[in-house]
Amino acid sequence: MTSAPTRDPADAAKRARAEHRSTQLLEAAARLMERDGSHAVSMQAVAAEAGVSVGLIYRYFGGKDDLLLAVIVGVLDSFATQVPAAVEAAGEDPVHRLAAAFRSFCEVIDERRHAAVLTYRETKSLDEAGRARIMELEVQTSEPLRQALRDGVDAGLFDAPDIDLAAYDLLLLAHAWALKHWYFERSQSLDTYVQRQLALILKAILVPGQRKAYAELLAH
Amino acid sequence: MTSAPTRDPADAAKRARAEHRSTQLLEAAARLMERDGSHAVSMQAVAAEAGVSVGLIYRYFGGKDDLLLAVIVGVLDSFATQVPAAVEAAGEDPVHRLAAAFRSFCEVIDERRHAAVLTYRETKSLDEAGRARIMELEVQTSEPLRQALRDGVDAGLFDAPDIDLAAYDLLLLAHAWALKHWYFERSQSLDTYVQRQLALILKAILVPGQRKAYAELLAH
Amino acid sequence: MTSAPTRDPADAAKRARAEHRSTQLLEAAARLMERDGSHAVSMQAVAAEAGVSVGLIYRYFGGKDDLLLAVIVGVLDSFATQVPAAVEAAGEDPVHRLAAAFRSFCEVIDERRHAAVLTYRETKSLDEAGRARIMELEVQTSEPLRQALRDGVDAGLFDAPDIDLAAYDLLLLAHAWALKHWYFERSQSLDTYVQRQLALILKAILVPGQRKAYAELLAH
Amino acid sequence: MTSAPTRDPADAAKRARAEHRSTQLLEAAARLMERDGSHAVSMQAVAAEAGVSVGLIYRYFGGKDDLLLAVIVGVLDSFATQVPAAVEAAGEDPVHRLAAAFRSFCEVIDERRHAAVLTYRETKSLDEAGRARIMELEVQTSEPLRQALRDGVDAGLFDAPDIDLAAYDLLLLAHAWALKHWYFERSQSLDTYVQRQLALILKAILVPGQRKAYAELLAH
DNA sequence: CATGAATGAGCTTTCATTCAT
DNA sequence: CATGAATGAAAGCTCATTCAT
Repeated sequence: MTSAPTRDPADAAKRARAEHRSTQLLEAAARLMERDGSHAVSMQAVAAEAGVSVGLIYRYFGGKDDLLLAVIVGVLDSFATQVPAAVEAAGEDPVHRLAAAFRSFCEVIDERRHAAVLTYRETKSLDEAGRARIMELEVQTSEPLRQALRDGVDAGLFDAPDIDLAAYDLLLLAHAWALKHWYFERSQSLDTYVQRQLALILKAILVPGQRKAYAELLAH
Repeated sequence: MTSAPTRDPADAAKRARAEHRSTQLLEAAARLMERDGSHAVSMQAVAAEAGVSVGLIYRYFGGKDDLLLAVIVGVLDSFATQVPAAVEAAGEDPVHRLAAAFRSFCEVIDERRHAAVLTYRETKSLDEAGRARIMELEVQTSEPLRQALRDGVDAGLFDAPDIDLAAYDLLLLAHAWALKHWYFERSQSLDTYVQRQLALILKAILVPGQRKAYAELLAH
Repeated sequence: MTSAPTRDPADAAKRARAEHRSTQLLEAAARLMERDGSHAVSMQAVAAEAGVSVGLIYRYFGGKDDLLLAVIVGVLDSFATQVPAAVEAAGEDPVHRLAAAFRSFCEVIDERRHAAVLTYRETKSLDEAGRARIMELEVQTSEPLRQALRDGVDAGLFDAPDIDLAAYDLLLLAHAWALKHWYFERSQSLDTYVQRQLALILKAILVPGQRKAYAELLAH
Repeated sequence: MTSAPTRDPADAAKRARAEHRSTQLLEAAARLMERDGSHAVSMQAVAAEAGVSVGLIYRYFGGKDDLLLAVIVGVLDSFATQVPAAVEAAGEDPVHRLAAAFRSFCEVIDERRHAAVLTYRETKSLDEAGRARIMELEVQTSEPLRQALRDGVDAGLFDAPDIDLAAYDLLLLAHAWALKHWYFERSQSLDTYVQRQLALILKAILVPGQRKAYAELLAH
């Protein structure tokens, strides 16, 4: 904003340091907020966790709200980055791509279960603009699922009258692994969870003639 | 201590007034907490909303935590009361009972959309005992769905390898109408939502031979 | 004040009941205040302890300050009543009367150790008038000691240049059994305490020629 | 963590400022608590008296209890520092050392009469650990008296069968100048008080053969 | 007489934010 | 850039006192 993005090496170094600081603060904040909830985390506590002074946080973030927003955005961003890669690795087949997307989603969420819950718990504390940002990001996040569904329908593999609904259902079921982990962990591992949810949804949307071809995904 | 509690009319009147006060406070608290989140609601604000003094709240509830727990329990209780009635009215057929249970769930949630979100947002603020209570209530809440699924499997109508999973999925999709209302309201009404989600799940669990018999539920 | 002290039996009964109530409240208050300190005791707690309603306390006492004053006065009164009786039973000899007075004081205090400490702890909470009342009562309380000392001096048994000082010292040493009980209880029983303190003071005030006559009181 | 704490001049300056703040707060709190009793003093009042904000008190003290404990400990510490110095200045003779110790005690107490009463009034408000700390300090405080008595006994000057008792009696009589000041101030100055109490106790414990040698201390 | 629901001022404590260094 | 001492508004909660019943 203030200076042109020059090739000044000092400038680059400065930016790198700033980036590093920002990450450091964000990680500290995320760690605490996931564990205790944003309201129970003080700026003093974030500073202590990050090993810096309180004042420094205000050089990088506008305030507590801003920090919370950045934490949530960071979480969603990391989700949005990891899933597409897994989809690409799954080949061309839409069914396998859908399966890969869902599995990847669940795995990413499993890795940061508390972070996933954070988005549900804390979004209310944001202002209207922040909430809008989060919603938009969430929709983006579900895009790989939606795309795979669209491809499957186009290829005559899926009979899904409402693609958006099905995509969001899958997103929700992935979130549910975090949201209702206390319930599901009683009876199943992540792997079983993914397999069974996939089987359920595929039975619902695979055109009958394709069931045999994807039998291994429908098995339970 | 002094007399049989059920016979003394003055005692009964007192209990009735206390009950009324309790409800009044609970409703005021629920109203504010649903709107702003429990952390953003002060006891002063609850008192003002209920038209009483702060001190009075502490005659009826142990403190803010206790009040929040009571609000959430109240919400879940009202869910647990309304759904079974709808199921009974749906007749004997497990498929129709399942459909009625899900529809009723969604309707109840639609009526108190913000209250439904409370569970997701605020449970973290409770102590361990409170959280356990909420979880137990939520599982109870899903019992009508689970029962209908069990009956359907026993009657040879459903092919659902994991009944608990399917029941919880339905519970989640009902909750989703509140959780993701900002998304779904773009494209559909409650009625369409219920119909489409039901169609999706039924396609997944109905044994192939029964599809024709329940065509109207699978239509979209 | 308002009605002449008639012989109306209904009036007498009323007074008796009032007296009883007052004692009941005072005892409840004393019990709690001695244990927890007057600031930590609420009127609600006193009411509960006495088994009556809060409102009733205000029929018998002007408020919390008044109640506290009454409690302390009650304690001092009970001290002031019990000691003189013990002195009378000790015969005519001033030395034995002094010994009896001190011993009695210590015994009375031992019975209500916490009550004795109360006067030191809580007098500050009283208003000026209350404090003056307490001080006056305390001086009255020490009168038996002072009188015995005077008699002893008149009889040529004591060489005590400042009778008031000696009397107050004895009073203080009796109080000390309560005030510093945590210290004295390590090394001695009440009986030893009384004996040793008496021996100490008597050695200080007995005229040398009388030492042999009271050897048993000076022994240790 | 970052550097040797004793070498960094900035660190030293910081510590000095912190020390100053701490003293400032302690003095303000002591002033108010001595006057009104700790319960009647609010943290707001302490802050106002010290000319700082409420929040700052909590940087230096854990809370109100901690502050009260610090105030009392401060008082006892100042007693424990001043008395031994006076004893040293009194020479080698145990009788004179005892007299100096008692006199010094009374003088120190006279200077901070209200502070001395604090221990009796407010110790109840402390937790178990705090009370234990105070008791230990009080016993330490009386050590100079006890030592002089021991020395006197060893030198054949005193006939004191229970040294601990005599030492604590002297401590109590010093405290009494504060506790019962309203009584003693009627008839005597601090100097007379000290002289008379000393004469009394010395008559009680000096072996008869030494009375002439210390006649000036026994005079009245 | 007796009750106890109701009040609300006032308490202790926390913490987002600022700013002199 | 970075610090952290200082602020003070606002929170949850208590309890002496009142008064309609």
